[in-house]
Amino acid sequence: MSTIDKAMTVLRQFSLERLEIGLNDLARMTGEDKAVIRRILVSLMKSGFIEQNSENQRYFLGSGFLALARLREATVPMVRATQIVSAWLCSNTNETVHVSIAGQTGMSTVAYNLPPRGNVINLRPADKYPFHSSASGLAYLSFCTPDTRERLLEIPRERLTRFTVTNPDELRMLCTKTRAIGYACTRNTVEVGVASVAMPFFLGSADPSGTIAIAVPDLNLSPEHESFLVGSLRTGIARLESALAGGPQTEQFAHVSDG
Amino acid sequence: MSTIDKAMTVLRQFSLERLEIGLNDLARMTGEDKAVIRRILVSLMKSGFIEQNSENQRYFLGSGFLALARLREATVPMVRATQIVSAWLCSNTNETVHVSIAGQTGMSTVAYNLPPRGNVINLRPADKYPFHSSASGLAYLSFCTPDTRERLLEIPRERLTRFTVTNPDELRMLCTKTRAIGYACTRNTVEVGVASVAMPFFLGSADPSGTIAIAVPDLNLSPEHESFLVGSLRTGIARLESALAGGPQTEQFAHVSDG
DNA sequence: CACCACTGGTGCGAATATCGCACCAGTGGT
DNA sequence: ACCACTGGTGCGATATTCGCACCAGTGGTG
Repeated sequence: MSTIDKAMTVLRQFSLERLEIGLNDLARMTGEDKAVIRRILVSLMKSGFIEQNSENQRYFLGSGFLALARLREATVPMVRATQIVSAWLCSNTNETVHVSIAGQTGMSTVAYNLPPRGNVINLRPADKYPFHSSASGLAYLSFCTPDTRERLLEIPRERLTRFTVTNPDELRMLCTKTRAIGYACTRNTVEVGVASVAMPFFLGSADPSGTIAIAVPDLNLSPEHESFLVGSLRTGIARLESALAGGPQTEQFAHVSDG
Repeated sequence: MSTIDKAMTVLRQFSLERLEIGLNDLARMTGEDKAVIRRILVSLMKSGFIEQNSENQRYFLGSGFLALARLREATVPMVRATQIVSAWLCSNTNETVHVSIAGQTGMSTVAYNLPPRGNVINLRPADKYPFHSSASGLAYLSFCTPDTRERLLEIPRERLTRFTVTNPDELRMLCTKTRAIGYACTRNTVEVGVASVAMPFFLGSADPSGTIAIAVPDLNLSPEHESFLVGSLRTGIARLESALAGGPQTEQFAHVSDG
């Protein structure tokens, strides 16, 4: 494992639950020596990717990511494009829409919209949604290459509700079924009472670029509503792909339809 | 120089002008060996911070920054806070407002607003504004610690217009003058016809967290308008500091008023 | 056609930066 | 005073990084 990999592993420790982390904790969480982590942190601080709370000495993510995120957005305007599609899908379906892309440990939000009514599914935009339990994650897991899928199945899986599937073989079968029907559908697997449908979008790579999910209160997801949502999703995916690449991309990838 | 520093130097090569860079170019730009850069790029690709264009093999910034930028924003909601203040300042002054933070090589945009009229000063939000020529940069350079200032004066300085000051001694004098009047004012130093006033804001550190600048067409900047803008800036700074830290921060730093 | 000047990418011995222990200083609780 | 923590550091041993030399492919030029 290279030192850069270690540095990236350090960055990956930060989450909504742990926005600032102490040196010893960071060493424990990564399994590295304190001195190693310390040297990495010093380097990352020099570049503005890590900052240190002067009161409690703990470390947190720095402002360096803001400028690079802007530059990334100037390279591939994914946030902008997905926001437009997300807003359209939300107003069209009157449900919560969530566009996310795959990270190392789960799906992370790019854009989202909540419909203007009372009983909505909320989401935390800086959170990570796991591959095995969320509809976004399952859509990604189902339509990525077999190599990627096996790699992602190595990640430890938490059982979030009594409906969450964690067994790897069961998950592989679930992926096969998902590919067969062309979209992912989960009920109560992240949180009881929440159902979601999701589909992947592609952009010049064998693995999906990301996914669009629509989340609804479980009781509202009748078969008719489900097929309506899936139809809207298909249109949204097509719009997004043509906005990002100048045309639909999904068809060209053979592995999405194999067993 | 550690390998992480080298990796960060690689990331720093990307800019609005160079969104994609080839391996050899990257090696030349950083002064490192091709093989070194290649190994760094492979590591960064594994973590999603760099992606490779499959058509021309060139490298560009990856989507990994989006999630970390969101997490950073969850830690310190600077974009959100500055956007609010920026919008307020813009509607109050009816001029272009630009909030930026210091990076390694210049000031980078956090938030900005253009007033709703024809003759406005535009700006490129993913661009970097140099320390010596922009009002934002000069404000930062003037109100940071002497150590930081000397470090920033090491950066090569481009002469953007015939009014741009590049001589280090002249710049030090300009900083002294700027501290004396309490705000930075530049005319035609980035682009002929553009004048700006800027002030720093602080947030728990000896160096400023960032700056707020107001840019106006040079001809419009009468002494009266300038003092009006500076007054608005002061209010904006106070609002921003109390939003971010729960109270004004500027006063506690002694070095901002020394010679 | 060979030749040239590029490009991205790689294997391997030599060099050196990284590792990881042991240690320090400070803090809060018992 | 002791303990169990915290963040931080110096230094010899070691494993990783370096950087050359090289490969394959491409596009332009006589």
